[in-house]
Amino acid sequence: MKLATWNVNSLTVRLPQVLDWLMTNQVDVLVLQELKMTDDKFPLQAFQQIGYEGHCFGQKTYNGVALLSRSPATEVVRNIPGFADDMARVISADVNGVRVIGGYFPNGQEPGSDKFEYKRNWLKGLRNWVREELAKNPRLVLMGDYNITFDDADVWDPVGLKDTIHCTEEERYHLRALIALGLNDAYRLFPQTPKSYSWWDYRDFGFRRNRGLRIDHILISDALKPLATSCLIDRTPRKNERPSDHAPVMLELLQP
DNA sequence: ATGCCTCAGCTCCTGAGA
Repeated sequence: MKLATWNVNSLTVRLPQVLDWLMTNQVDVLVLQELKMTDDKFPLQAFQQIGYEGHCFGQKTYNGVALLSRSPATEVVRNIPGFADDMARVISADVNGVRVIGGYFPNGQEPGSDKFEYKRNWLKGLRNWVREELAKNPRLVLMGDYNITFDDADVWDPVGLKDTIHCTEEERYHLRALIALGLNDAYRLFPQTPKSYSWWDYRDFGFRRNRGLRIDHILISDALKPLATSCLIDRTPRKNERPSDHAPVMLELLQP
């Protein structure tokens, strides 16, 4: 079973690349972030034509998430139950006996800002809900654009970016608190090339210079950990002519 | 401190992203 996450930065612009990537990689589940479109614009038919069903939780201009799968997705839930949120950031479903949660975590803009306060509250709300979900569904995957680095290994310039957004101790605390619920950073379960990132700034040739951050993550529950066989970041789509600033992250699991 | 780049939209500038 292959699962993946990708922040596409506008599904309108990136649809041809997403279809191409799905046909090449044949993943069973793909969660998307930053659709930047309302539900009525979601290109469901295009996904159906290549063998996927899709569930969308969209919003005008900003945010927006979706879950695509080859097998039926059931028990589809939008947003975080118990956490009131105006923004479309989370979609979850059961697929092949796995509870899959796709999330677009708040950016936070800058420590001390209103948006950082929102990020803090959102992370707490997410954690409280994921704790309950894990109790009900031991086989759980939480993946998406976390907008948080785990540590310096996830940052191209840890000195220059110390304590800046995505790299603050407080954000990293929230990430570790998710791990403490019984989740594992799938990427680090396997040997990886040093300086591997999932996002590169569009500006200043960020990708060409490999000036990036690893902020897109796949967390898997303790029950799934022994079933994981690989986890990788696919940089190929970042080389496209009009790429998203994020690359997809992919996990392979033995079918539970 | 800002621009650098990209995208959406009440579009020829602005806000937001990260």
